[in-house]
Amino acid sequence: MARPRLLTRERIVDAAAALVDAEGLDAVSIRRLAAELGVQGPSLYNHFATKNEILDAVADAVVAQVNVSFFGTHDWREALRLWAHSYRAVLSAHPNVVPMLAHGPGRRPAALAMADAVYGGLLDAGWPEARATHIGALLRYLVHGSALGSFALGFAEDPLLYEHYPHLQRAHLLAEHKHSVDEGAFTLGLDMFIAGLDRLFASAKGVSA
Amino acid sequence: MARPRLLTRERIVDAAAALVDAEGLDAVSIRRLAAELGVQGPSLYNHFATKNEILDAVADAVVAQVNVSFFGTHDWREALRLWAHSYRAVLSAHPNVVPMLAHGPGRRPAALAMADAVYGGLLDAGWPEARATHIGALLRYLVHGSALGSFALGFAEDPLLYEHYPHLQRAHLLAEHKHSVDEGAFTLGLDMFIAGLDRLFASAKGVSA
DNA sequence: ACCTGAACACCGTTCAAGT
DNA sequence: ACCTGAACACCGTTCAAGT
Repeated sequence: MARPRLLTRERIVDAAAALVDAEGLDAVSIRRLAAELGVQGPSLYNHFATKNEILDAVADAVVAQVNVSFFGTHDWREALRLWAHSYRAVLSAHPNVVPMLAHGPGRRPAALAMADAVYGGLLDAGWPEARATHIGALLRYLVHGSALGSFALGFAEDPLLYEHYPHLQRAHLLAEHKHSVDEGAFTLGLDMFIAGLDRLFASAKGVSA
Repeated sequence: MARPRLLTRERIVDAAAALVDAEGLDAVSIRRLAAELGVQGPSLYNHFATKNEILDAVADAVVAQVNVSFFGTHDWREALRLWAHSYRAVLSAHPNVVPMLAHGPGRRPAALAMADAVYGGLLDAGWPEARATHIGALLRYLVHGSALGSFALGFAEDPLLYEHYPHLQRAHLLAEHKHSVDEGAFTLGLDMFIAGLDRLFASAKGVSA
């Protein structure tokens, strides 16, 4: 008589994701996660080999939410812009997950599928392999950098902390403008980047024509 | 009769930095660090209140190596470029430290001094406050994003892993070109950003003149 | 003032035992 | 096949005790 199955990989990943979002990466311990699932710690090892595999699955579930469908249907400039905004929106909704993405796609399927779609879209648009690699890397830097830590929130609220820094007298006010600062910096960078690529693309075509 | 003083904050920070560089953040435990210093774990609490304070001091010692002297002596375009390259070079030499910088300068003096120098330099050059904030944030994204994880090393060496991704067939070769990929993407981005800022600056001057 | 040993409440992971 | 309890070798941190 088989007892009811208590755990699945999906239930574990969902609970871990909720814990990471709510309390951060450090809040995830095997025992804590197991308790959240109404189970004992070692039970999780029937479904994942290590704690790290669980966190990897959480990271991949987040990346799977990024929309990469723009490549193929849109001009490469517009596709890059829409993808970058989608990517950043997803990561900004789950900032605690970003540090886990830092070391690349590794073996995570959603991350590999995203890299494939972006790189393929750039090649199809006519970019050479080396440049397409640079563009993908650069946009990853921009998205990860901006999602990893809010620039605005990186300054403490205590004005006294800044009394010896002549130009930072108003830094403690940054937190109030968090959204416009972080969003503004990202959009400024993305716009300038795509404009720069557009010129690079045009000049390469011009030379080769 | 006072015994010889075994520990100083400096000795602790130096040993912690060496451990972070050699084996990563996870290798730093109080007991391990104490053993490296020939002392028992709890002794460290005579010099730092928490392990996190030790790691904060390590992070600030790294940031202190960044050269911010270009602002004031150079044109803002050149100062930004030289500073960004210095910043990236320092972080690339200590990649394991980068995740600790993600949440901003906080209360770390070297990080605050750097923010002050960059922001002040941009204001002196004539940039409005909001734009100067965006530029500082954007360059932090780029430097942190590129130093945080090598894009090239983010792909595994096993070609079999990529067999189902049509455009990633050669991804396993990326590691061989690590330096040129990561450096190339960073330089591409920095050049395009500064060119874009230059045009933005010129057009703002043109309108106001 | 600074270092130590013992102790607290935790970790990730293994494994024999149960069903 | 999957879950459990006990155990292993660790954690960060506290604190009374030593010098």
